[in-house]
Amino acid sequence: MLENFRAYFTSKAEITDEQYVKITADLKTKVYKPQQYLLRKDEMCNHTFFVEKGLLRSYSVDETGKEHVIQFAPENWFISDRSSACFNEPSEYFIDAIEETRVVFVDQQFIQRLSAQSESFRNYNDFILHNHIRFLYKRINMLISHSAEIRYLSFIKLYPDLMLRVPQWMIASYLGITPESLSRVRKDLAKRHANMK
Amino acid sequence: MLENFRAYFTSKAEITDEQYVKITADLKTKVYKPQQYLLRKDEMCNHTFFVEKGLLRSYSVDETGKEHVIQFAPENWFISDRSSACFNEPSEYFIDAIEETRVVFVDQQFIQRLSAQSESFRNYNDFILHNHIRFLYKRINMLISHSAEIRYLSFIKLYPDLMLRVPQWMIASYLGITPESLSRVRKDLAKRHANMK
DNA sequence: CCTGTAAATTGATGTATGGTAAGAAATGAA
DNA sequence: TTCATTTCTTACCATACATCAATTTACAGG
Repeated sequence: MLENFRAYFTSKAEITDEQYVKITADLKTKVYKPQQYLLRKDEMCNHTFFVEKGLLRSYSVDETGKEHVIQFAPENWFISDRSSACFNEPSEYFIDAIEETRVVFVDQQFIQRLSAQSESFRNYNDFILHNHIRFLYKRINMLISHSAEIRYLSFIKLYPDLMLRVPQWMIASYLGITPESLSRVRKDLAKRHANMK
Repeated sequence: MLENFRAYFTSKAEITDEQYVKITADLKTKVYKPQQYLLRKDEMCNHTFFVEKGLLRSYSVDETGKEHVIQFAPENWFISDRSSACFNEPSEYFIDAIEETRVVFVDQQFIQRLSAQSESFRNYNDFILHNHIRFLYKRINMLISHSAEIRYLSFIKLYPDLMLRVPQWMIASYLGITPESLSRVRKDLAKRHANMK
């Protein structure tokens, strides 16, 4: 149980087994069914969710009621609304489960305690955050620089497994286009690919 | 000299003056003229730039040679290509000065040393990174959810001062549209505003 | 198996934004 | 000042993507 989580936090943290048990003693875990909410807009939330197994998403809803997928979180990812978790503001986003998902609730205290104990964990945690930031800039670059088709191709390349686990309309939403447009992009690609032969 | 930097790192870090002097002894500083490069694509870079005074930008260049502004960095902001600085990959972006800018070179070692010395700095640093991530998700949400006009309005609201310091075509680029489109958006807004009276 | 519902596709049409080109306005150097 | 260069604007047309509506396909529950 919680193998991913344990590996995640101990592989780089030089934490002994006893320390691990002690530190994680009061961590909460929960399993969510598909479609079940972890967080809704305007709710408060004071932790980050670590996905031990399964798949979550966060999304916003605009004035016209349309959903926009902000993030997917498969195994070993963190997902959270930082406006709420770090800044005590009511959440701007929804988070729900796409698949049945086992989640670990991680709060900032937990990170701080581990950081105090282990220099290598500190550095690892820093590394993770910088990596996250880097990743987000790449996505922003895609959104401001490239067409729907290129964004789609880059998505497949980066997340081949998500293609199989996520309905197409959610991927469209993540890419910032409508499901109809994604369907047409795929049709065009298929046609061109066929002509290649 | 370096007032912003000092305030930034000591206000929340409970660092004494002696400690500050010691820790920052080997930090490098440099002043860049407008249009001068701090980093070019494919170069390596092993630090983050802290803007003490002035204004920087990072941008990518696509296959057709068009620039896309990834980030603006006015006073008290960090700017970097993390792919290069944290992951030893050649840079994907360019960074240059918009105004004459005084920069402090901060490397990961510096952060690690301060983190080791001060718990409150650790937490502050963490806070900064989470805030950065939160900010990037907001921008992504804007890009996938809202029209050019709404993105522009939200930009003015968030960065009223940048409006005055940055040429319009760079703002267009940051918003993911062409300068011509931004010009039209502004015209429409002005016309509608006039009709209101 | 049938049946109802959500997802995906497709076509017709609309709209926002892009591209090009020209001129006006601003900026900067001589 | 004048000239040169960049930025901004405007007009006209092109295109990518959105919207709406109608099927088709996939799929879960009885």
